[in-house]
Amino acid sequence: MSDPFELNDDLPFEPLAPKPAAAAPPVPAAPPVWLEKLNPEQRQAVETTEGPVLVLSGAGTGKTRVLTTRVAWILMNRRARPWQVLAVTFTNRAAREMRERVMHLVGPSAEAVWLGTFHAISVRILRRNAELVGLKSNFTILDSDDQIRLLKQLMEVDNIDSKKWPAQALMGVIQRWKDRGLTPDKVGGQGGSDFADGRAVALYRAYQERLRTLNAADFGDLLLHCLTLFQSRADILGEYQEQFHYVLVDEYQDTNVAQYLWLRLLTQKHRNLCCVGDDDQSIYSWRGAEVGNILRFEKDFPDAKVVRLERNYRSTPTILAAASHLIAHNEGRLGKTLRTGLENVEQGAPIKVRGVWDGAEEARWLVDEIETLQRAGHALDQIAILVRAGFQMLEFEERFITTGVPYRVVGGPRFYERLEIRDAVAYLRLIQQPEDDLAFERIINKPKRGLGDTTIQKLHILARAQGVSLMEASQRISETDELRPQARTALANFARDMERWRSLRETTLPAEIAAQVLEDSGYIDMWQKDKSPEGPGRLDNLKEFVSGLDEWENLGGFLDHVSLVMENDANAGEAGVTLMTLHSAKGLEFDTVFMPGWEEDIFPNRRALDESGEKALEEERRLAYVGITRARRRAFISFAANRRVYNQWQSSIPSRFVEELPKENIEQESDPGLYGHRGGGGDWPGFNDTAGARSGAGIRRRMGFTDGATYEAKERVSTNEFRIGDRVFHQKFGYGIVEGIDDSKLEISFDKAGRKKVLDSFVEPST
DNA sequence: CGTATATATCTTTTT
DNA sequence: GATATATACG
Repeated sequence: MSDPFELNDDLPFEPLAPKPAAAAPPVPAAPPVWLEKLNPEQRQAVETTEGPVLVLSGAGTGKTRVLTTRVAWILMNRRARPWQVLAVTFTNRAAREMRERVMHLVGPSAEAVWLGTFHAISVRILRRNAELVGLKSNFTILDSDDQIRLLKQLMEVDNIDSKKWPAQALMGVIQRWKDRGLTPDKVGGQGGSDFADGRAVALYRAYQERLRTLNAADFGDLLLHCLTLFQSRADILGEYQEQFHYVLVDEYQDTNVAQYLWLRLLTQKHRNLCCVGDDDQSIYSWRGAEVGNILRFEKDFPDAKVVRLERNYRSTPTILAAASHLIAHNEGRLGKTLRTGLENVEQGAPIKVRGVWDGAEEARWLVDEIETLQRAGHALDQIAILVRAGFQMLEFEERFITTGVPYRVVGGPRFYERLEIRDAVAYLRLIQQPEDDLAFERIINKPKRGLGDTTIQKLHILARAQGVSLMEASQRISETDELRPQARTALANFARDMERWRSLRETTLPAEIAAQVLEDSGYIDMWQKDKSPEGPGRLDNLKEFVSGLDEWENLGGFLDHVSLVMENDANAGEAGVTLMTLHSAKGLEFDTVFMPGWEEDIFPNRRALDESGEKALEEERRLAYVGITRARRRAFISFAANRRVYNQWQSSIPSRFVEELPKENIEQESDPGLYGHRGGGGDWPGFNDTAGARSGAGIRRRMGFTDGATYEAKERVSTNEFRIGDRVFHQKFGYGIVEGIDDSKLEISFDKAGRKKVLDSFVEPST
C-alpha cells in the first residue's frame, strides 16, 4: 500500500495559510506556581497556545504534565471556555487521569472540557447527529463478538467456506479499511480485497447495510461515521470547528488515518492543535496506527512549532542508557536523545538479566525477588510484571496465589466479557433498542424457553421477508399458527415481557430494571439451578453487575459505558503487584519492573514477525523500549530455556533483545546447564550456546520450516534417551510426563505422585 | 428440542 | 487445557 492519504484527496482541504497573528490574551494571568515547576521546553509547549504545535516527547519527560498544564493554562487565561477545549486520548485510563489532574489544577469547571477517547467523543457527536448517517440516536455499539457473528451470517448467505476464509480475518480486513477512513465506496481494490476471491468489498458493503438495519455501529464506525458526517454536512462540521478553539491529542503516534482526518477536519478553523507523541513508543501499528502521522503533521501544518522534550525525570541513568542502546537498533527514528533531567542522581543498579530452566522456575525466581524487595520495605504497588501476551500471566498468578503475595491484573479477563454479564447486557440492549437482533438471538433461549434453531430460522425468514427486526417478527408470528403452540406461547410471553420491561424505563432506574428483568426472565433462576462449579460465581457477578448499575440514571449512558470502557474498576484500588501486558503499561511507571519471557518467538512475537517482518521487529523493539522505560529504579529481565506451549514442551532461546542491551548496564546470571553442556566454562552459562542455537533456527527458517512446529522439534537437551514431553512409566510412581532433564536426572510430573526428580535408569518409555 | 460427547483452534497486543 | 462448534442420540 502506498500512501494511504492519497485516497482522501477529495477531502475538502489543503494546508491552510497560517492565520494572522493571534490576539493577545484578554486577561494576562499571573504565572501560577505550577508553571514554574516546568522546564523551559515544557513551558514552551504549554504557553504556545496559538497555532499548531507538535511536542515530541520521550519516555518520562513529563508529557502528561504538559498536556494537563496546557489545558489549565488555556482555561486560566480565559482563552477559551471549558467546553471549547477538546482533549483526546487513546485509553480511558489516560482520559480519567487527565481529567483528575486538570480538575486538581483549575477546579470543577474542568468538568465541561470535552475530554475522552477518540471513540467516546465520537459517540457523543454521533448520538446527536445519528439520523444524518442513517442511524437512530439510540444505536447499539457492537463488540467484536457481535461483529463476527454478523459476518458469519453474511458469509453463510454467500456460501463462503468459513474454514478457508474465517470471519475473523474478514473482520480484520474491514477494520483496517475503517482505520484508514475507507467506506465501501472508497476501498477501490486494495489491501485485503483478495479475501474470498475478491468478494471482501461486497461483504463489507453488505455488512454496513446490515449494521444500519440493526441500528448498530461497530468500533470503527464510530470514527468513520463522524468523518462521513463532517464531509457531507459542512454546516455541522462548521459548528464543531467553531466550538473547539483548542484541541489536544495524547499519544499522537498511535493515531490511525481515520483519527488523523477526524482531527484535521475539526481543527481547520482555529488551527490550535497540539499533538504530543513519541515515535519510539509507537506500538499499535497492527491496529492501523500510522507513525507517519507525525511526519505528516509538519506537512499539513507548515507553520507548526515543534518542541522536543528530552529530559527524563523518571529513570536512573542506567535504565535510560539500556533503553537508549536498545532502541538505537531501530532505523528510521526521528531521533531523540533521552538524558536524565534529575540532578544529583545516582547511576542506579544494573538491569538484572536471568536465564532459568522453565516457566515455573521463572515464576518462582521472580516472586522470590519480589518478596526480597518487600522485606526490604518496598511497596508492592510500585512493582510491576510486564508480559508480551496475556497467556503469560497465568504462571505468575498461580505463583502469587501459592505464596500469598497480593497482586492485581490489569486488562485481564474483563468483567463485561463474561458470559453471564454479556447475557445480562443483551437483555438491556434489547430493551433499549428493539432492532438489536444480535442481542435478541443471544438471549431468546436463555433461559430455555423451548425456542430452538427451527423457531429462530422461521423468525429469520419472516423478518427478512417483511424487512423487520426479529423482535417485531416474533410479535407478528405469534399471532399466526405458523409455530407449534408451545413455541408460540413462549414467544408471545417473551414479547409481552419485553414490552413490559421496556415501559419500565419511564418510571424506574436502570439498576432496578436490571434486577427485575434478570429475576422475571428466569435468568437468575437458570444459574441457581445450574450445578456446575461456576454457577455461584456467575450469580455473584450478576449481583455485582446490578449494583454497578446503581450510579446510572439512564440505560443508554450505561450501555455506552459498557461498550466503550469495558473495564473492571471493581478491584482496581487494591494494593499489590501489578501484572499486565507491555501494551497496557504504556504511560505508567513503577519503581521496579520485571519483564519475563524474553525469548525468541514470544518476544519478539513470532506471529508479528511472520506477518510484517522487519517492520514488526522494530515495533517489538519499541515495545521492549516502552517496557524498560517504565522503570524508575530497577529492572529485571528473564528468559526460560523450556516452556510449555499448548500441551507440549518446547525449548526456546533468549530473545535477540537480550543481546541488544549494553553489557555495561546489565548483570547477567543464569542457572547452569540451560542449553546443554556443550559449551561450558563460560561466565554466563547458556549464553555461549545461544549464538549457535540461533543460527540453527535461522537455517531452519531459511529452509522453509517456518510453521513453528519445527521449533518445538523436541530437540535433544541431554545425553539420555528421554525428551521433554515424553510419557514414561516408573515402578513406584506410575505414569508421568518428563518436564525437565538434567543429564541423567529427570524431573517428572507424575499423574498420581506429583512432581519428582528421578534417575533415568528407573523409568521406561511409555505410550 | 435438549443433552452429551467429540473436535478444532486457539494466544499478540486494544478502543 | 479450555472453549466453541459440530454431531449423534434420546
